[in-house]
Amino acid sequence: MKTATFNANSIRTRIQIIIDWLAENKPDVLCVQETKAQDKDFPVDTFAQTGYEFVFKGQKSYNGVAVFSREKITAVEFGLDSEPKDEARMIKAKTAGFTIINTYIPQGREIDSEQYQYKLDWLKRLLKYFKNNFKPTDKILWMGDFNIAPDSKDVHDPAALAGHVCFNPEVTALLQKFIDWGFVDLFRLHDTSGGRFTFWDYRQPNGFKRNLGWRIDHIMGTEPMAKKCTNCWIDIKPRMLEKPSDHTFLVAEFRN
DNA sequence: ATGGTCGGCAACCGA
Repeated sequence: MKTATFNANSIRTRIQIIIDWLAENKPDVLCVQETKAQDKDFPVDTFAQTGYEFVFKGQKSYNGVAVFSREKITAVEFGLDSEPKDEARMIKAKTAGFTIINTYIPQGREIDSEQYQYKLDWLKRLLKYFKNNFKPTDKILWMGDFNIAPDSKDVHDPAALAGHVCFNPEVTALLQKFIDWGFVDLFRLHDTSGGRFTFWDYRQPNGFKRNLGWRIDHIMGTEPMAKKCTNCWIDIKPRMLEKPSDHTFLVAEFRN
């Protein structure tokens, strides 16, 4: 069983990347964030040809999430179970024998902004959601764009980036609370070296070539999923140079 | 050097 996550930054612009990647890698489940398409504009017909089941929730211009699965997708809920729900930032569903939570966590803009406070609140509400609705012994995969680099190993210049909305003691401590509850960082489980990134800001000139990256996309599994996880890796290859997109695919594989 | 690049969507906002 193979799962993956990808921040598309417009699913309509990256549609060929996603179609090709599904065909080449045949994951059982793919979670996508930042689809940036209203539901009426989601490319339903094109994706129907892949044979995958899929569910999605978008809004105008920003955010938007989608889940693709080779198996039936059931028990679908959009957004948090508290207000504001933020439907276009989260999908909960059951498929392939486990619960999937796909999140696009708010980026936060600047430390002294309302948007950063919203990010912190959102994370606290999500933690409460897990505690209220699940047990650490449940089979859960929580994946997506977290907009949090967990450790100094996970940013290209920890000294310069310390205090960034995606890398500071406050957000990393919040992420740790999810780990304390029962989630395992499946990439870190299989690769303890640093300098492995999932995102390169394309506002930085030649950011990918200079490897000015961040590890902010994650696949978190509860213990039953972590035990079965045989590998977790970032799929970079030459794809990033041929078909630019600022995030790459993060993949995890599981024994049955 | 306070810019630089994308994407949505039609003037700027968000990353």
